[in-house]
Amino acid sequence: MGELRLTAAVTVDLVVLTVRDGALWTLVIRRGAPPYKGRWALPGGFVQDEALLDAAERELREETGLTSLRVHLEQLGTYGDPKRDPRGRVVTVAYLALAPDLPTPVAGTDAAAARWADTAEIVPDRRSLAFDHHRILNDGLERARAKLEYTTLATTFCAEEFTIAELRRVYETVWGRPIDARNFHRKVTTTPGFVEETDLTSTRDGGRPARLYRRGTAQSLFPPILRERSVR
Amino acid sequence: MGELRLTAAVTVDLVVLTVRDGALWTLVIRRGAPPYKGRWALPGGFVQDEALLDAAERELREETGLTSLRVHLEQLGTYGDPKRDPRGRVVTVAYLALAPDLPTPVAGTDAAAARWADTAEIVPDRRSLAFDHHRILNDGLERARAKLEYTTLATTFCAEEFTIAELRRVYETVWGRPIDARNFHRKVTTTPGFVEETDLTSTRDGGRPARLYRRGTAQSLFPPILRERSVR
DNA sequence: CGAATAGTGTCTCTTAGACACTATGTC
DNA sequence: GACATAGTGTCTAAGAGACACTATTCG
Repeated sequence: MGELRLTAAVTVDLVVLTVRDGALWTLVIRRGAPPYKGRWALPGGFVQDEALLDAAERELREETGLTSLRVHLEQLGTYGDPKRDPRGRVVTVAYLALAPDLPTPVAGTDAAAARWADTAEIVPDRRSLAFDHHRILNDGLERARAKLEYTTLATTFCAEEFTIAELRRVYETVWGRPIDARNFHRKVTTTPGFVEETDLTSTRDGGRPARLYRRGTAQSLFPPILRERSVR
Repeated sequence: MGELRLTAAVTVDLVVLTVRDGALWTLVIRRGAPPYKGRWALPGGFVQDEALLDAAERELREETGLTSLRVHLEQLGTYGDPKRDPRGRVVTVAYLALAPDLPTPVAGTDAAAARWADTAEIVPDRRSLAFDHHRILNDGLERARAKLEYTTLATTFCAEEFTIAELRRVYETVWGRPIDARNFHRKVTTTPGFVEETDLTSTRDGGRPARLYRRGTAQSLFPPILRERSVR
């Protein structure tokens, strides 16, 4: 059996998104060591003797205290330009996490500070994040926007029980455009398995109390909810 | 600047698909060295001091002689289970390549033999390929099937000039189900930028000569062409 | 009562799917 | 002529988008 030359370090990086107060937030940590010391970066770390997804879950837990139960976690892509890390060959496997509004915003376990950054504020500046994390973040955002179209993942941004208006605000926040409340209501409630009516519960958002729903069992959405009527 | 511990080897593996004679073919090579010596595997190799996509293009060129001009190449996913390679920690970045019917089926440069395998034959047997390549192949197939729905990538499987019927056969082969020729013709020709009418050319497939088309400039397809009317 | 949000009903337009029919080549 | 494949036209039903209207709470 041939010799195996270990030529790279492998990390996982996380794009953790949440929706709160009509804004889309990204989890970032302040780097406590070089390179890019003092700069904000996506949370992540070196992969140990474990599967890649396990490494991502471990980092997520360490960084946010989140169990993977209420969070969606999927592989986003792998970034391995030879010069992306000045220390040497570091290949990073990026994961996308969609999380509900968190009770504890962030539980920083490392010495490094962690915070939720308003995504709309850090995206315009390409230098806002260390390494190639700005590119990873953009890919994660595009993935998240696309996934809302044809999956039921928007519900992962919501609390256990939510109103249709809250779910609509998730779409409006991630896509950055208003959605007709009436058509959205019809679409969501008539798509089998998207949401499940909760027994006679309701809350207030100002006017007439809204019925509360839970996420349904459906995974994919057909026909999809489209961001825009596409070029024609 | 901290020490960097290199703990893994990084490879690229390729799922190279082509359509010919109403079948979907996958490029496989016979392994000439352990582990899995003598078994068929996806083409691939170790990443050198280069970008991941460059490594994939290099392997594709070495294995098929294909320049990337007529081939679609995209990252598929990364596989890094600690036990996926008995030699040690090998993380592989898989790429999906869609190629037109090739003049030279395969130009094996390594000592190892290479061939096109009928995908329908190797998929049922989980042991047909080395390592976790069966899983990678399945993920590649699912990606390819999905991409035909909402992109114009089907044209990558065709020659420079093709008839609408040839394009339709690509869909039928990849999806494994018949498509109404009339509706397909209307859909393809009325979607702006999908195909471009070639000046007065035609060929024979038996009956009335068909107009030849070239691929258009559109990348995405809206509304999509759906595999099935989905559960409802 | 008015203000505010929740939820329903209706109309139109696009488009997929089904399928009859016409067009143009070969043998 | 028969036969085969290319390409067009027509009908129907599903569903998105636009938006008027009704329902239910609070102050």
